[in-house]
Amino acid sequence: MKKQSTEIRQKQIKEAFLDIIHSDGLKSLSTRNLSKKIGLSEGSIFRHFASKQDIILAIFSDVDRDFIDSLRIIANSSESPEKRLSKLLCRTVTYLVDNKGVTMLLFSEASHNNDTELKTRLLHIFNSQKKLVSKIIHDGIAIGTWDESLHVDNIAMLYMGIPVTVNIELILNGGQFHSQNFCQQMMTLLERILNKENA
Amino acid sequence: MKKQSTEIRQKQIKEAFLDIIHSDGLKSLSTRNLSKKIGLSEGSIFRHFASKQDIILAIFSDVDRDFIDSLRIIANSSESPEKRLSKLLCRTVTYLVDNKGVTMLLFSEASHNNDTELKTRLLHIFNSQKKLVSKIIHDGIAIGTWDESLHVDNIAMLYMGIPVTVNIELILNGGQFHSQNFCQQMMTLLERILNKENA
DNA sequence: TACTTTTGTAAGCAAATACTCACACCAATG
DNA sequence: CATTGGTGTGAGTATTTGCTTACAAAAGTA
Repeated sequence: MKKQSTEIRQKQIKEAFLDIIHSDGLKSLSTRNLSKKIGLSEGSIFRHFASKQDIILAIFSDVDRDFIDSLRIIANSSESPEKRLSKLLCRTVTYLVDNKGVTMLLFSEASHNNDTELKTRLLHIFNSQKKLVSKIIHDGIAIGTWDESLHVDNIAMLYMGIPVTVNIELILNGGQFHSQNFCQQMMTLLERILNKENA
Repeated sequence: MKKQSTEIRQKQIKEAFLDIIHSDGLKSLSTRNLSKKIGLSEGSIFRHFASKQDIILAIFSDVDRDFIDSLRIIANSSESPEKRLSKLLCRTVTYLVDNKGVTMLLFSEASHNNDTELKTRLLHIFNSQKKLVSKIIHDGIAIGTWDESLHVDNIAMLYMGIPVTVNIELILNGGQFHSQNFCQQMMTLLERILNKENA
């Protein structure tokens, strides 16, 4: 096998890692299989990552950078709160479908190994989303479109159930998810909660 | 070790199984540890269960019988739809807290092993709940308390996010969940969606 | 009592796992 | 050119895993 820089190899390893999760499930996720998939020796993998857990942590960082950052941009844009919340939800659903259950499977890995570091990282990703939702709702209340008597935390919690449920459906239905207009429909329900006139 | 009937041993094994999940996490869930916990030899465990997976399946059956059946009784009672939906939700949250993340951890096990049988059983438990929720909502629409223009499936989906999110909080926060009035508060939000006057 | 059945055990198996190591190669640098 | 340092490899390690098996002993039954 031709030599490559650590940077390139790390990228390949992370990609193969997610590929295996998607196609064969977590149980096939051994360093043996990983090396086979890439066509690299097992020893080489440990040249570019100190441990298997390090690979997972690197993927978490990617999720943080790619996904959470894109949500942050939406949440902080100058559009109306309704628009922002809707976009946030749709972006989340799209991401989950495009990255077929990866977050949930990593979640599964985290609870399987009862790993504190992994759990902390997951909690961070989870809470980051919740905070962005809360922010948008607060904005909507501040400008008077949404009901000020609402408990924002509760709605954020209810909101978080949506992506999580999408994840579960994805896993249990083997990656299938029929989501035409799904996020719009959920948004309609959320607005029934948020809108002022609905006492 | 004194001899005991298979019935008693199976019960002990299932209990120890859940104990280990709760106290040490899934990674410690080996037949070796299981036998140590009970004080029985490892060979004995395989005398009472054909395989490790059989233990998990037996626990699923227990959940089905104890938990889902109790939900079914609530859903089919003669109380008002509001009351039934509220009780259903509260019962679910209570069960999840009392059985600290067990369903989710079994879920983790199912997706970890990519096991079709386990996934099917989980899907069944998941869908059973969804159906009961749908039934109650349909009843509420039929008697005129709730808005007939609602897409029942969507609300059932939104509802399912609540217990699932509770599970996640339980796992990520190490079994802590501050749920005073939690289910009532969620119920308040759901009613804002369901009630007729909220166009 | 004599038998059969059920339950218990210790030892051990084959397979898989994450990870290491001694060594080979290659490219860049002095 | 010689040196150095990063990259690749195959064989090997120790450990863990789910599960089996040969046999002992207790419990049930005649």
